[in-house]
Amino acid sequence: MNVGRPTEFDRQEALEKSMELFWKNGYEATSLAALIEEMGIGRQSLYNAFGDKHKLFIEAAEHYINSNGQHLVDAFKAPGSPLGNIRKAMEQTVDFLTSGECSGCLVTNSIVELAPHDDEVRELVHGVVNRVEKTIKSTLDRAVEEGELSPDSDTRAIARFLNCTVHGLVVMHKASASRAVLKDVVKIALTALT
Amino acid sequence: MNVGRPTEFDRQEALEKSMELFWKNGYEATSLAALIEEMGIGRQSLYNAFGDKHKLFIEAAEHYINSNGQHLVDAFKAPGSPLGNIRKAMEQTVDFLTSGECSGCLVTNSIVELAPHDDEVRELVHGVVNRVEKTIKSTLDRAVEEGELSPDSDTRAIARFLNCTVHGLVVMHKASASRAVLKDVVKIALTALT
DNA sequence: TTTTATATTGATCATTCGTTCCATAATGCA
DNA sequence: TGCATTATGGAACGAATGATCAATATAAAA
Repeated sequence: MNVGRPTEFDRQEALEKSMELFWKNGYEATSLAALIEEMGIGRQSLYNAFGDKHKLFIEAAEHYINSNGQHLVDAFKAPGSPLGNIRKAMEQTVDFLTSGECSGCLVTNSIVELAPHDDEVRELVHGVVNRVEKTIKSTLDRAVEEGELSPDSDTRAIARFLNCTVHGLVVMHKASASRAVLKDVVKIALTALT
Repeated sequence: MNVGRPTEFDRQEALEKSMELFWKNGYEATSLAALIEEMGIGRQSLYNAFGDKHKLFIEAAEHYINSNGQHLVDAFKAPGSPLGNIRKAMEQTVDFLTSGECSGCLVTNSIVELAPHDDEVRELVHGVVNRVEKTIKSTLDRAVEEGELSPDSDTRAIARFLNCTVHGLVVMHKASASRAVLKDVVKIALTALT
């Protein structure tokens, strides 16, 4: 087995590059020419390794979810004060958005650009949204258990709310909102945790 | 004056149709062919009347802001209880999103798809975001004056927060969030008004 | 060494993109 | 009735799109 000419490029590295491109420019605005340029591989190699543009995008999005997206989940699930984790996670989101040349969130971008008319993407991002909601809810439930939150809190609703706030922050940032604006948003959002 | 062959189509009607198309599909995914089809005018007539695709989009976006966007502003500025207005405006947003075949919000969509690399669009939507923030803030300030809100409330921060929540709601809806989810979000968001 | 299988390279595909040219039609003005 | 001006409809533009073909190169297996 393992017969045939060996692949010359690093598949994971190429996937990463494509992810950055889709992240920055969106799906439609990212051309095949730009992809092979940035990924540093030949046209045919791209098709051999990833199928086609859409399949590559799905894989790039999944990679994004498993890397960048995981950081958010980890922040919520960290040991220590549940409410402290939530505060940190929200502040981390602001840092993530305002530091460096990040262009929002690939998931949020994909929701807006593709989800309404792309079944595969919709299913993918819907799953992410649900998983994040559950993650936040479990943290909130722990907060209730540990007495940081009132026992009659609607933790599911609060989880949905915080999830929504994160997406809102991404949009605000893309609309040229300053770091001060985003911090204001987080400050008020956290007052809902009572 | 008024010399030359008269225009055969209704300019405003055509603009409206283009707005719906951009609203539903986004800028890149809306082709000239689809536009002239939906607008019911000839190719050349489109260029005569609107310049080019990008100019048409800007005009369509401005029209959206002056029609659909105005409804939100009106809801905040209505007479009566300021806090009541805010609650109604948020609930109206949920209704707007979940009723009919609406595809989110053209402003939110444009922020995500175009604002990062389209100066003209960025300026346009940034202005909208700022205006909405000021509108909400003035309503909140009135709430403080009328004793509905604590005098030491950070009304600007709350305004930014509510603005952010609206955009978040749009994204959530596009990610197939149910009406129940959106209502949960609003319910919690309104608890920040204390 | 021959065979088989995979990767790379470059040319090329048909389609679609946004846009423009051109001939014609329809109006107001002189 | 010309004349100037604008609108319309159709053809066509070059460029870019995503995708594929065919030829060559490089490896393991027989």
